[in-house]
Amino acid sequence: MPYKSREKSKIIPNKPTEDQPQEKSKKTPQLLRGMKDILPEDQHYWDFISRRVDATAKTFGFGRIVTPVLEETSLFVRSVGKETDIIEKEMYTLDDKHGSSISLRPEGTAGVVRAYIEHGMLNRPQPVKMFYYGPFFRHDRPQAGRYRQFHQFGFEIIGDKHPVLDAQMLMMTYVFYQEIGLPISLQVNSVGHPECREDYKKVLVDYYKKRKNSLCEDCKNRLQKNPLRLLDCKESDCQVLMQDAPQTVDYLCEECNEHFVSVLEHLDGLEVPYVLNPRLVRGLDYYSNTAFEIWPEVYNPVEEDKDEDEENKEDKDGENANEETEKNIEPVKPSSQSALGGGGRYDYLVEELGGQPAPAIGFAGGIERLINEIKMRHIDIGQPTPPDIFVAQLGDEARKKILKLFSELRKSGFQIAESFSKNGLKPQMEMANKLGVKFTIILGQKELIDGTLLIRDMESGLQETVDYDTIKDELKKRLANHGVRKNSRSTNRSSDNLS
RNA sequence: GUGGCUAUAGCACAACGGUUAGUGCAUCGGUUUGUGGAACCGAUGAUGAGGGUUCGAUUCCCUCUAGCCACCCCA
Repeated sequence: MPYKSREKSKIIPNKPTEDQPQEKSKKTPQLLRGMKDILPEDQHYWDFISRRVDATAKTFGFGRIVTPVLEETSLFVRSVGKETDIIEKEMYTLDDKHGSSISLRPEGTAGVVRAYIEHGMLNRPQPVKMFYYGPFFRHDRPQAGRYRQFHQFGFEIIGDKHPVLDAQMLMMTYVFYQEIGLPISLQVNSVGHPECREDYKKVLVDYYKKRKNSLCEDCKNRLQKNPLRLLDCKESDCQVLMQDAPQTVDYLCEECNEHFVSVLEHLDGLEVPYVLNPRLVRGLDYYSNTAFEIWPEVYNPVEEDKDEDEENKEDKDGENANEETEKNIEPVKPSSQSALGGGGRYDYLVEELGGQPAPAIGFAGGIERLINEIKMRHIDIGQPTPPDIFVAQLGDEARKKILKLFSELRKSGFQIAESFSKNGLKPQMEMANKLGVKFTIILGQKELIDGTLLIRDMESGLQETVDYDTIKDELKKRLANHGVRKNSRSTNRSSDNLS
């Protein structure tokens, strides 16, 4: 990163041409469009999500599966659907060295289903419950909450079509967001099995054809290409038409209808709140019957906590008050990308991909979007804990010895920070302070000779000489005390704030 | 893929058609060769790339690239 080319050089054109051989470019390499680095300081969000996914999956008895990022192109064409935008224009597709077409996965279900078939999972107790998280790729134009490499997690239940499984999947999804503390709404619909859907499509197209003139340009296209999408157009004229448009649920066959009713009954029994959304359709071809999405509740930062203690302000609470008001005023843009995730049944996909028929249901959620929401709403995900202690040294001899101490303490399970390459004590203390460690151990000439160490309590600034050999016990004792003190302190503090 | 806005140091911002492109934070060093959360002093570091107009462009124009926003689509 520190490297910077002074030379100004021509940008290599995007399309590699023959007359542009592998001339060395002096241009500093750059992130590919739509890609994003996840830096150390953001890592705790990602850790948090993966912990939550793991925990939720575990309590529902799901096993993790990791499938490759690269698959045969045909896997996605056959599952996601030839006609979809994802396949038509958004896949990263390339020829491997033998000329077969391979693609970066644009979504997760296809790979899981492929694995289900390939490993004969139909011989396991059914249904098989699996979850995943990882990177996915779509060559779309980047935008808020939309990247070309993005991350999703997902849950899949393959091998049974009982409506209780739909309900379980919905509950699991709901619970996942609930336990994070994110207010969401669960939007539910049924699109029926393929025949119902075809019937419905016909009726829908008929309906719109008669009113074609008042449709927007996009919708005229959709009428041809993807009629179900007519239902979520944002144009006001189209929205008016939508009001009276036929609804999927009215065109379900008896079986699909029963299934859907049963799912909803189970949901009611579970007391999982949901919103029946007859206009909800999903973009991928393989969905059938139950379809659902997770929408974040509209975020309204202004409403948060408006205290009316204007008068107090002048007197005592200079800093605290400022901090708080700052937080509330901080401008937060609501995300325009509405869905945090979505899912549904895919009863015909396993068969479509050449396996024995096996009905299934799944969900996939976007991690970047979820993290956005978490940040926007200041949801508590726990703070990354600083290291316990810092070891500081003065002089070359001390440096040698401190390295050994570091290694011993590390083995004993302490979390230690250091800054071995620094010389003065001051920069080391600064570092210790910035990191927020509780204690700093100092080893200089004097201590080297005496066989002692200095322990400095970073909060109080008090320091004490201790015998080198007793350091581990000393630290253990002090860290234990510190924990207790800190806890009692922090409860005091919070009550102070409340009053 | 379509449209709109934008591009100055690691970050946040400033400036001007004209000498050396400023400030804050951060980083590094010093005031103190053994002490952090304070102060002071100093240093490193930038006009996204290419072309054009001009005596002179970071500023004006074009192209490219990237970012943001909306559409499309979706997570």
